[in-house]
Amino acid sequence: MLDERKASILRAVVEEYIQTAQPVGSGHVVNAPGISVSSATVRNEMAALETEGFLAQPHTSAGRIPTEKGYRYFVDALAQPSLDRSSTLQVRAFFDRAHGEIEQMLADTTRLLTGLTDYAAVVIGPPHEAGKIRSVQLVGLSPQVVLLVAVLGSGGVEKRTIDLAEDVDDALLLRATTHLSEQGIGHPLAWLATAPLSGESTVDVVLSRVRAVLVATGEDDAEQVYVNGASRMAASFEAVETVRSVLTILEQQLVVVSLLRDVVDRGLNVAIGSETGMQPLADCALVVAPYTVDGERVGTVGVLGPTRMNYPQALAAVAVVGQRLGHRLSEG
Amino acid sequence: MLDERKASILRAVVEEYIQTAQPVGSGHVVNAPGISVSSATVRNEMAALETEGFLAQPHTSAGRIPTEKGYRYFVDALAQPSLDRSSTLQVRAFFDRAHGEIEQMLADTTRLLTGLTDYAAVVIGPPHEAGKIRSVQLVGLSPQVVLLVAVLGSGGVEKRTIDLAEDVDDALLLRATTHLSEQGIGHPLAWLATAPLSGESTVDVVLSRVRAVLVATGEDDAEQVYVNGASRMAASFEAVETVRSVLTILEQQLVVVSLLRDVVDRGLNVAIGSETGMQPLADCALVVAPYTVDGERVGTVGVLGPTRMNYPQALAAVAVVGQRLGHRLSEG
DNA sequence: CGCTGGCACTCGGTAGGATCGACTGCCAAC
DNA sequence: GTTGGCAGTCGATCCTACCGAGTGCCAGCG
Repeated sequence: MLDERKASILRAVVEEYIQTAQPVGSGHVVNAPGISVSSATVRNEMAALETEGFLAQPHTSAGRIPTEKGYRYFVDALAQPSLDRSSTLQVRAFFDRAHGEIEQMLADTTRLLTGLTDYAAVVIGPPHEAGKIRSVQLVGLSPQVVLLVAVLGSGGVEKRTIDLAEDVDDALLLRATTHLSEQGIGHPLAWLATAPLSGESTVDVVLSRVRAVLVATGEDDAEQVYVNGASRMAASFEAVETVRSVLTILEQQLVVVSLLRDVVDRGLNVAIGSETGMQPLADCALVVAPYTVDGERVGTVGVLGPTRMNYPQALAAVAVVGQRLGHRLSEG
Repeated sequence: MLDERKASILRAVVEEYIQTAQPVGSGHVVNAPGISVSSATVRNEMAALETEGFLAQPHTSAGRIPTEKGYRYFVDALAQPSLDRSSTLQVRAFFDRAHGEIEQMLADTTRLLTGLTDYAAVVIGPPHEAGKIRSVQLVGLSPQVVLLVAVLGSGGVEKRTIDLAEDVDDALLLRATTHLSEQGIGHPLAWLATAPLSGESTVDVVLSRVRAVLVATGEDDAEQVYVNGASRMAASFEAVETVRSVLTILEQQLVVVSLLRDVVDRGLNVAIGSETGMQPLADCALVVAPYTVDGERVGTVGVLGPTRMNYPQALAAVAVVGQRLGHRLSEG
């Protein structure tokens, strides 16, 4: 789409703009490696790049800054992910010593990504629902309140508080638990909402309440989101108003989830500015990578930064972290 | 400490400054209710208040703004908590329909506080450890990995992943579970770390691993923190640098916990600027209230805003939310 | 024909200067 | 003790001039 010289000039503009946040003039471009023509020629080419929509001028007689289209071309054709040695080691070290609960690990993963890229990081955890039940149990908390506790294959634990109209005793709970275990083990949690009743009336009173609660809460917390590094994000922008609106997005977990899912579903690994589909993120870019457990996409990692983000670094960091995270989770 | 007229003037300055964020001149103070002297008299009094350290001038020939000492006096002697009708109803409605898991409820409580005050809200949940075990179970995830799941009296669920050196079968896990149940039920989780072994060697291999993991993770996640409304906080400041440093604090859960604990321990319900003990919070004020379950202080709610926050509103909101939350949790 | 050096031009950013207005502190009078 | 009046201070605002980075265009060169 662009001849080699134009591409080199575009690359030079993007790379310098990413570093300095200042409009880039022809004089700077000629100092970039790979450019061996005069500034006048660069000016002509930059004017052409502007009419083609890759660059823009904040005002006449200023340098050029990349447009979304310019960033897009840079990401698609010019940027090759690269991670410096120390970051690579940092990732390796992290996953080598990663242990413990999955929730903790995912939260720590956002910290890792934040540390690697200096942008806000997002990790979406595997949906608990999808896991097969390993164990299910009803525990009485008070005479009329019981807790449904289900251990899923992924190591996650789901719980639901069940309020009952009448007192139940431990013997009854045990029978209900036994029934739920027989029916539910090996199935996803949601399946219990439609599993057959036992036929024993006192037990079925409890079971039908369990069903009702599962139906009511089934969709709610399907996925868990971990966000970190909002302060880094704040450092990337100068307008406090921009920071505020981006924070508003990051605080809404459901929005974050659908945002990432949307980007991944479109087959993108980078969404630039308006490509995110969210007006408050007009000045942001999102780099994402799904991760797989046993060959199945179960979650997403990503970083959110300014459109003028260090794409090679962010792409590499997100890719390698996603990959390692998937491996780590696959081995159980 | 201050005569009535000085106090009225201080109140007028604080109240107007909270609203406008602009230095307040004597001309404005005379328009405040309760002031029936001329601006010249007010000027004299304000000069006195300045030498006494309650007010400060950003520069000669500007109005006065409150110092930390000024805010402190306002909070201690002049502000009486007040919550408008609609907020009161909002709180009532929230706790009337609050239900479900405690985690969800605490998270929603931060949203409530954010909505009431327009500042960032923090809720610290009851420490899980303190709860007595209602049920404890070992669930096999893979041949060498088992999950310890404990249901606590508060309705919380604690889990620990236990990696074993050798394969275990369900029968062994069942025996270990039985032993843990016999020993542990009615005690806090930490107690299991020192509970007697069974004397049966194969079981004790598992139990000693359980002990080890409990010892290792015992202190970690003693309390859960919920933070919300960082975007509101961002709206309160104009310097992006301030926003960034406050965000950095809010992101560090441990710091937030110790901050709140420290304030509560000092017997304060408001910490203004440097009273927080954290340099990045020099422009912030923190309003907190502990909440009690069955007469025991188990957690804290609070809001974090600028030093020029609406103290009467924030004090009232935090107090009533803390109280209602305690009630709600007490009834189980 | 493409590239280059040169040149006139544009325009944001900065510095200096004048003005404005919201204050203050002080003082003499009540 | 309180008040009106007055001179003085100083940030904020506006204007102007100027500088410099950068552009578009053009004539000339290989």
